[in-house]
Parts: sequence; structure tokens; C-alpha cells
Amino acid sequence: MHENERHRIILSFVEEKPVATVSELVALTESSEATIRRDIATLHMQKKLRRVRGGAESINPPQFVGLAGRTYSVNEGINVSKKRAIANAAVQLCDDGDAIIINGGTTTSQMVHPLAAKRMQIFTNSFPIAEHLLNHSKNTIMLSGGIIYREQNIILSPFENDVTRNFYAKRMFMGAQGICAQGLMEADPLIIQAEEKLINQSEELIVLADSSKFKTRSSLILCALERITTIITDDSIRDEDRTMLEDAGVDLIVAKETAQMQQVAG
Amino acid sequence: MHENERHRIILSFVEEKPVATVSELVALTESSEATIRRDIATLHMQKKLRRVRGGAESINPPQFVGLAGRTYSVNEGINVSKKRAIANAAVQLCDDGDAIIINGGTTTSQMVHPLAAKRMQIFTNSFPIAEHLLNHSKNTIMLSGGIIYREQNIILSPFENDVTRNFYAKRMFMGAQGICAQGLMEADPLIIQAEEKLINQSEELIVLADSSKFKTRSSLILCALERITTIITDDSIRDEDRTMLEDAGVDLIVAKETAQMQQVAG
DNA sequence: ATAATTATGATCATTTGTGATTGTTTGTGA
DNA sequence: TCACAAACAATCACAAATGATCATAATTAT
Repeated sequence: MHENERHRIILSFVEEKPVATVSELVALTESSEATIRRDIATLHMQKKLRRVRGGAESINPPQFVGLAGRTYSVNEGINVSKKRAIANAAVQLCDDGDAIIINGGTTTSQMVHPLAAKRMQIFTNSFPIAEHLLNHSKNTIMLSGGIIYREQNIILSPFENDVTRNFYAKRMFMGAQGICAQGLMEADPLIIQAEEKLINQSEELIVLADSSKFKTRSSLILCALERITTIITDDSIRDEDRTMLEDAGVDLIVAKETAQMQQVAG
Repeated sequence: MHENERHRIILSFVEEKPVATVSELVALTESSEATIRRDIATLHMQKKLRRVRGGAESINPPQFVGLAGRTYSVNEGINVSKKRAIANAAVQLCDDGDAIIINGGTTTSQMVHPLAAKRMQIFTNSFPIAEHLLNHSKNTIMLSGGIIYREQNIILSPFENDVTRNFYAKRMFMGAQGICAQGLMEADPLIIQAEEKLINQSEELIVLADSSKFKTRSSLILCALERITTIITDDSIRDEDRTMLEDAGVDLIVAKETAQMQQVAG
């Protein structure tokens, strides 16, 4: 990874956190502590961030909502390093120049950091994802129109003739509340509605879901397993769930957490 | 392959990547590393790109948006206190519960501060206005969908069937590059396009324009004076311009700067 | 056609960036 | 206050990137 890419990713991450630790940044960029420290020192000199003991913090005054907002911090607990690994694996499927769709959610939100070093066309219905990528990357951002629902952090139009119908991408990335033999599950009707709007706008459907999602069963079925091209999850997935996916013809990518990532988690 | 050919290929490639590596360019042009390095050095001298370790990157500075962004700060100089007074007067026309449309622009952006205390439904095509109101107010925010143009800070869809057509408000607020007997003038075709999309979605059209705009004459006519309901300007407006507006049946509101405003400006 | 000039590719020495190791400083809790 | 752990700085070794040099191929002028 090149220095500039790391710098972008670091700056992207620092904006979200009160203080980004060195080990978090090590995990995120898959480079060494020494390199991260040097990067932080450099960016500190350039006044792009402020160096503090343990890591770095944003030079800007803290924001109200956004990726670091309420929903995010509630889910922030145990699974962040897994989500990060999954999001990293998702972004590794992308190349500069690709057009992709990203649905809002706490797991997909983690994609913004590795995406900060890319140059792609990204369509999203997530205001915070758009906000972050607009401010911290050179990607072209396309946004669905409608009402911004603060609770779910998504933009949703009640109308059929919305601009979403005019976008098509090879790949769409989305999260999920739960996965079972019945298909993808969600709990919130608004999120169902948002995802349904997007689900037909891409050829491949790639689901980001940590292994805990296989135990969760929610009330609303979003789509059948067969519609899913690929699921990216972590290595705690059970064999019976592997079999279930295999039977449905779903590709499985197991994102390995790096050693540093596990340290952060532990 | 000729030198110029390579240069074109390199420049084209660099624009689409955060950082283009030497080896990528070698593969792309089927020439040697030495040649690519020489090319990069040459183009760096010509300031067509920036040479970085490992390759090259676009010379265009990463464009950050936001209310404090580049475009805004360029115009930030002399007229802020007038713009603020005009924006305040505009917000005074609004009541809690109203639905309004706000078009992007440096003057209309000033409305966000008084709007922070309101509880309204606000439709806008300006990403920074939406961003600010979402983060700092309880207003309901509705956003047009499409591509986010970083330069102009607006969201614009190339399609007709966009969600804009589904919103209608009593009042729409917009800025202008210039005002003359021919009507409202703008310089940027993209902004014309964005404003045209919105201009029929409201009953009243309220234009925010400090008095300097009456001297400016741009190239593109947006609409006739007769379409305008009200113009809000400052007390430096000339009598002949007052007469012009009166003849066209346009209401005029002259926003007075308060003592505090002038302090802030100074 | 031949010489001169220029562009290109290859080689090698040098510089720079990175990761690992080690020792020092800082913060925390007994 | 002391002991311990985390964070840090300094150093070294290695790999990648670079610059300089020279030989060769392509182009141009005579």
C-alpha cells in the first residue's frame, strides 16, 4: 500500500473517532506500528490531524451525527474488528473505475475507510456514507433522493419514479439483520423498503454479515438466499450454515482478521 | 509508442486513480520503468501531475465540500454580513411546519443558521445545506437524488423522472449570479440545470441577492423577472433597480444589517 | 547513405520507505 | 512510591524506488 493511500485511510478513520488508536490504524491499513507512527507524525506536521498519546484525533471540532452517530456507537461493541475485516474483504473485490451500490448499515459503513483510497463510482442511499466519502475520498458519489430518516440514517423516497431506477451496477453491497434458510431477514420495515428499491439494480448481490447474523432471526424476509451471489462473513461461521449457503448456491468468503485486528478485539 | 501518446495515456490514467504506480503505467504503455519515470518527471515539470514516490497522482487538489468548503471560502470575503442579513430576512418568512425548497448557493447557505431553530420540511439539492441541517437542526430534510458535483456543491440528476417532481412547496428560495431587466442570470450551466429542475416546484419564488448582483451580468438567462415573487436584498440597492423590480411586479424586501452583524463582518 | 541527434532500455549504485528489535518514557494501579 | 504495562523513540536490516550512466534503437538532417 502506498503512503498516500494510507494517509487517506487514516484521515478518513480519524474523523469518526474521538481518538483513533495506533493499533486500530495498524489493523485498518495492514501495516506496522512503526509505519503508522511515522504517518501520524507526518500528518501531524501537515496539520491534517493532531497527534495524541495512543494515536491521533481529528483536528476538526466533533460532529453531531454521522458515522459516529448513535446507531453506530450502539453497535460498536464486540464485532467491530470482524466487521472491519469483512468490509476490507468487500472492498478488495472492487477496482478503481468500478461502479458499485452500497446500502446503508453499520457493517457496510465500515467500507468507507478502505474506499477512501479508491476512485470509483458509488451509489448509495446512506447519507453518512455519502457524507464521509464526499469529504474524504475522490470517488464519484451518487445519491438516491428522498426523505432522510435520521434513525436509520438512510434516504428513502416514497415514490416509484425515483432516480434509483436509473442506476445499475455490477455489484451491490448490503448488510443484513439475519440470515437463515428462508433468506435474508430484516427487522425494520423502512430498511426493507430501502433495500428492496436497490436490490434489482445490480447483477451481483454481495451480503456483508458477521457470523452472529446466522443465529439472528428477524421478522421480515427481504429476499431468498438464491438471489445472493456472495456472502462475506468471519471465520466463526458454523459448518451447518456453510452447508446451507452451499445448498443455495451462494459463494462464501471468509474474511480473516489479521493478528493486529484480533489484538484490538481482545 | 510515441512520447505524446504515452503522456496522454498516463494523464488519463492518473486522473482516475488516487495514485497510479509506475508498474501499472509500465503495463499500460508497454514501455520500461525508466521511460515511465522520465515521463512522470516531465509531466511533473509541466505541472500536469504530481510525482510521488511509487508513481504519480492527479494534481487536482482533493476537493472537500461542506459549508466551509472551497467555493464558499472564495466568496466568503466582503459580503458575508449582507448575505447573512438577507438570509435572516428570508427565514423570517418561514414558520414552523412550512415546507420550503432551498436551492444551493453561497447566499442561501447562510439560511442554515437561523433555520437551525426551526422545525420545518426542507427540500434541497445542496449537499452541504442538507448536511448542516441534518447535523444541527431537527428539521425534516428531503434531498434530490443524483450525482454530487463537488465543484458546485449540488446534487443533480441527468434524468427527468427524478424525485424532485414529487415535491411541491409554497416557497422556494434561491440565489442568483446576476439580476437585470432580462431576468435572473447564472454563469454555470450545471447550476442553471439544477435551478430549472426546481423552479416549477413552488408557488412563490424568492430570490436572495445582495445589491452587488444588480451590477453583475452573466451569460445564461434562468428566468424572467415576472416569475419572481420576491427579491430580498440589502440597502445598497439603487433606485433604478428598485424601479425595474417594481415594473416587473416583484416584491422587494430590504434586509437591514444589525449592529451585531456588522461587528461580525468587521 | 551516413552522421548526428534523440528516445529508449538495461544496469548498478544510492536513496527512501518499511518492519522488527531493543531500550526508554509515560501512565496506571496496587 | 513502586511495579507493571502500554506507548514511544531509536536503531538496524531489508526491500522497493530512484537516479545516473551507458549502450542500443529509432529518427532526422545533411
